[in-house]
Amino acid sequence: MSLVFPMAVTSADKTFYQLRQDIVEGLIPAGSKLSETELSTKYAVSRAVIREAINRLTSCHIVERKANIGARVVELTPEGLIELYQVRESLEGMAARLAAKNMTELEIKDLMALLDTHFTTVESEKTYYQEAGDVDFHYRIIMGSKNTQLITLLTEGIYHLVRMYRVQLGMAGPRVTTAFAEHTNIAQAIQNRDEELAEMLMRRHILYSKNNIENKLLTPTDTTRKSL
Amino acid sequence: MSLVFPMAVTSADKTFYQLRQDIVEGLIPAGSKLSETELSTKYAVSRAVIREAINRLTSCHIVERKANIGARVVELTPEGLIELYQVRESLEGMAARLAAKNMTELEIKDLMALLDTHFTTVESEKTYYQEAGDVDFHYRIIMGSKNTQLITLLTEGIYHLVRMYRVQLGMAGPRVTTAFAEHTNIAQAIQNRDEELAEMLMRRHILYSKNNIENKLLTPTDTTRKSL
DNA sequence: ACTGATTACATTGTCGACAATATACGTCTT
DNA sequence: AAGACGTATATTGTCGACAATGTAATCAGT
Repeated sequence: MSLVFPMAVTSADKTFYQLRQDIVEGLIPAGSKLSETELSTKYAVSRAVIREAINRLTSCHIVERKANIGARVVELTPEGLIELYQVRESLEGMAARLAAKNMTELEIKDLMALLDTHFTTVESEKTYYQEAGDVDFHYRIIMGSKNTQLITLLTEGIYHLVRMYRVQLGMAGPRVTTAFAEHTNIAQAIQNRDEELAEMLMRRHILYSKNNIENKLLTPTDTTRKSL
Repeated sequence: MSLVFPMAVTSADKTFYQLRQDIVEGLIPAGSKLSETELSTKYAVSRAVIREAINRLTSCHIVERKANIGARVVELTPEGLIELYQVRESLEGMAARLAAKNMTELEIKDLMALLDTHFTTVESEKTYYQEAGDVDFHYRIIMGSKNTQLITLLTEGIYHLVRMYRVQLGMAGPRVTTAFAEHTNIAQAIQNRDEELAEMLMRRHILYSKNNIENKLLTPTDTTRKSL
């Protein structure tokens, strides 16, 4: 297990990561109740460990806990996803602004290199980019902001929720090529140290992405999509 | 104790609120170690309760915990405060934008009424406004956004940290009257449902506030200020 | 006297048991 | 038969004890 989650030192850590993964991947369905005793037998740890893991998931907004009643996995609603994207828009917009100011030349160079590999990947297999590449790009800019508050809020909080939506609603859309162009423009603005433009482009990028997802949620023609 | 924290039902709740207050108010100094056994005797609860409280404080970024070593209250640094204000700028900017869209007419009316009382208060005793009034104003706009993610991030996370800085660095500045004017303009923009302007004014308002605080931190002429 | 290892201590992590609370069921009353 | 009350059960909250880890002191060797 320590091979799977190298950063996890304590048992509660591992359980937290495992539980989060199982919820995000949909193995534990959205809205379902999290019984402490049940989970403690399932993951072969004490209830105290499970409780700590659940508490940490609560502060990520992945589960909701009520005193003396119990914890449930959050329900996935269109409104919830929109709220998430509004927060993303503001935070990642600021991240792009700060990245334009604080990223080192080397980091920017690496970012450009990443876009190059994406360019070739997009041409061959179109699915890859959406999955990992997009996350990679955003991740680097977030880290480039050098703002620890911003970084933890996004990477340890919001992103897992976003991924939960993505996975469970089966988002793998046709926005691949256009998103690539947007990424390129954002990277350019950062390279030019144009904070204002970097923020604006990032906000628009996320806004477009939100609109794209909203359309998909409201026009359920794809039968392969998992149900809400 | 339940009279002090009415929202706290469980013992861990009360301990969490009490501990947070004691840290924010500076009773437990910044950077100090949080011994579980020590705190459990001090607050007359079991170590499990203390652990849960500490974990919750960790996710608020008020304390930092290292596995097998322990938890410490965060250190207050100028850089940390700046990071906080950058996050505030982006999140509260978005909150103002959403408030301009989503606040009810009644809520806006109440907001205006609040500003009226502030106006009279500012003329008489100049200290009050900074303390509670400013928080009140921002709080209403945050709630007015109707975005639960945004609301919890700000009111349960960032705001307590900001207050910790404010209290412990003794911020009670001469920005009272100018801040009042800014508040008025923001409220006006919200009343006019001008999302763009509301966001912009809010961002500037927080930016000014940040600059004001930076100046104070870098020009330590006031001897009454508590030391870092 | 200084460095290294070893041992003793203190602190955190984990566990099973007990207490308190909420839910579900059955009974009694109208 | 429907509703209210009380009990029974299951689940969460809390606790003290034990295990594992980190830290500091002690001692040996050079």
